[in-house]
Amino acid sequence: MNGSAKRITLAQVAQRAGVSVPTASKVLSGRTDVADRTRLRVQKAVQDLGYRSPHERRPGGDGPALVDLVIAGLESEYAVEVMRGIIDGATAEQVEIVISSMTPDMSDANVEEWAGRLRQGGRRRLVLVTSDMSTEQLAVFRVNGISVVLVDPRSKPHDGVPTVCSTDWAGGRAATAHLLELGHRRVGYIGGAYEVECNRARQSGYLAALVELGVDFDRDLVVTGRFDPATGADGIRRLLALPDPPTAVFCGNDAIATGVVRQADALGIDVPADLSVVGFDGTPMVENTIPRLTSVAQPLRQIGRTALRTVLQLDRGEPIAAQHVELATNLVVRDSTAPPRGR
Amino acid sequence: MNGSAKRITLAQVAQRAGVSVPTASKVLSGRTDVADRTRLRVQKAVQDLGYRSPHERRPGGDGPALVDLVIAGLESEYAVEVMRGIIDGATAEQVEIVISSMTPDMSDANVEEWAGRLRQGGRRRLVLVTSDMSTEQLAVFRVNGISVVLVDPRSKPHDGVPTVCSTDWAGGRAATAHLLELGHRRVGYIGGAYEVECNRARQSGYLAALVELGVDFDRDLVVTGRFDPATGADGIRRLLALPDPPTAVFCGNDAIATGVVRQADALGIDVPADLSVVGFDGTPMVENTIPRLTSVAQPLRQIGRTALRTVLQLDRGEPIAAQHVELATNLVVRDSTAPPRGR
DNA sequence: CTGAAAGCGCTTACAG
DNA sequence: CTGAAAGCGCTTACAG
Repeated sequence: MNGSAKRITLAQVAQRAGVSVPTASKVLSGRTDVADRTRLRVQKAVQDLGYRSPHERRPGGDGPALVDLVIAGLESEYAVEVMRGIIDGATAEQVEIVISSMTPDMSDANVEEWAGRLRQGGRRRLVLVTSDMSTEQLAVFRVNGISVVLVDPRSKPHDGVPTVCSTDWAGGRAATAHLLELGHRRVGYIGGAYEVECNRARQSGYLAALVELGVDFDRDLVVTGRFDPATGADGIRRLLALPDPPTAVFCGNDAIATGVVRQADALGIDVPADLSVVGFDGTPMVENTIPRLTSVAQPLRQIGRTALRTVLQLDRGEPIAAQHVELATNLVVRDSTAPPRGR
Repeated sequence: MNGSAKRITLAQVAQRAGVSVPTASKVLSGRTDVADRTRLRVQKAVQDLGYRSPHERRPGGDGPALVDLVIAGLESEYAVEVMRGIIDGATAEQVEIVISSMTPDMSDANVEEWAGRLRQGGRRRLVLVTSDMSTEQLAVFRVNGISVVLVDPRSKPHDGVPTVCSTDWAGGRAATAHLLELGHRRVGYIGGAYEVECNRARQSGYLAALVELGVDFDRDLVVTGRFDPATGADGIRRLLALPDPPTAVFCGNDAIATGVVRQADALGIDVPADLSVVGFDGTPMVENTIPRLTSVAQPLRQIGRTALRTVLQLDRGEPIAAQHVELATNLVVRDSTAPPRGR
């Protein structure tokens, strides 16, 4: 922030873009009667020169900046933990957070209008949590000079948009290895939809651990559904009905694991004596189950803080460490895992 | 939002104050070469006409308004649920939420500076959740023309600042009456600090139910501490060590109740067969305990939505329904309550 | 779709 | 300390 660097005027932008001041003004105010080529030239000039409209210049020599945060599914503890990390980071970085719940109708037109509105309001920093945006939609923000960082464990990374997530594969492997090392040989997996990126990684980590420790993979021991307790309850019922049922299950998230624990209780099956259960996420609920749940903790707050720091770096034109950051997970052993009976 | 009400210009302010435009400009930009009498006249005209400088006006012909939200203790599920309600409301009302975590050092000087910053940024609507602000600090916002609504179950209402909360007394009475109607005669209360307003109300509801149903109050059956699981665990150990221990407890919140349930499990006491437990709040954790917790649900989301609506009404100068709104609680019976053994 | 011209709201520089 | 005059940065209305 070299505060007193001579203020850039619209006239300078117009000159650089090779257009008149009124035309530049039209682009800035988001009017539509401008040729696409012209609009792009002006937008580039705005970026190059770092122009900010009078409204974007905050009085009192730059007040606290705003960072927009859009969270889909603020219902989940996952999203709330990431949000807490972002808010912690905002306090540390002296910025403020504008939070919106994801509106369900994120059509291309809406995204376009929204991006325009953000730019108009001088809001050029955006963190999207589990947004399921298309690459085209993300490009709209770039065109509007808005820096975007994704926290989206559900989707593959997009080119040119930094993402922050956790080491899902390594976490899945660690969870499964823990069960195998306890002596389990029949270990099930109950997860979310296979197509969801983080589920795929966790499931692949499960497989890798089996292979590494020389345990045969049995496709019957894998159930996928959604990341909710019902999937856990249904899944464990199915697995326990097998001729050779598992003595342990690794669950794709904590919600599934709580469903498993509750269903086991209903069936009179003791956890961990008869069945070991490992969850994933390390959300606060793991402390509320009986027994408390062994789980792979994601560094959710750190993910939030990192996403915030990254979007600020992008916005200031600073180099960022990596396009795709994976923060380390951590297996926390609690009371829901034990050696199999008879060992 | 009578949005298009003609924008007030500095010329109008100058005219009303009986000075020239340049002089009015000087006052607004805080320059000192203006007579005190003149300055006061201009400031009065600014207030009377509701003038806002270009910086204070938000671009885009009033774009979505911002509402500031400050939450102390975003750790708690309580705060998160209220926040969800506020965000739902913001979506419905087409406003956006700027969220800050309560900084611990809310000294008078900081509040003063903060209020000034909000006004400068054109942010004139504030919802404070469990803020513990003093009446003097709240007055600072009023002086700065900022509308404030409190969601603060911990403190007594302040004069002239609308508050939204729930019917804590009625909820405490309903919880206790439920236990008495099941046939319990030794019913304990484990709560937070007595001085905390909502605890006081819940505890008073407990007492009222005992009196109404003709059950003697025994001061030994009441334990107060903090709203956390440790208080529940310690409390139930103390109560069960009494010569004539309770067969049921009403807990001041769900966190205390989970501590009770876990401690009972550790002591080999069956809930609900040996001990009935009722919580308060109805946060999602009540579904994760085994057994699931009977609890008095607070309408937390509705509290959030109502607080948001109220601050918008205040800001628009519309009449509000009541200074102090209490929204109804609702006893939800789950699996942690049953008639006492032997009935 | 573009830009010369007019205009708006505010600030600055300066004469009194 | 005040305000007429000049000026700045931007937007609006409109001719081409």
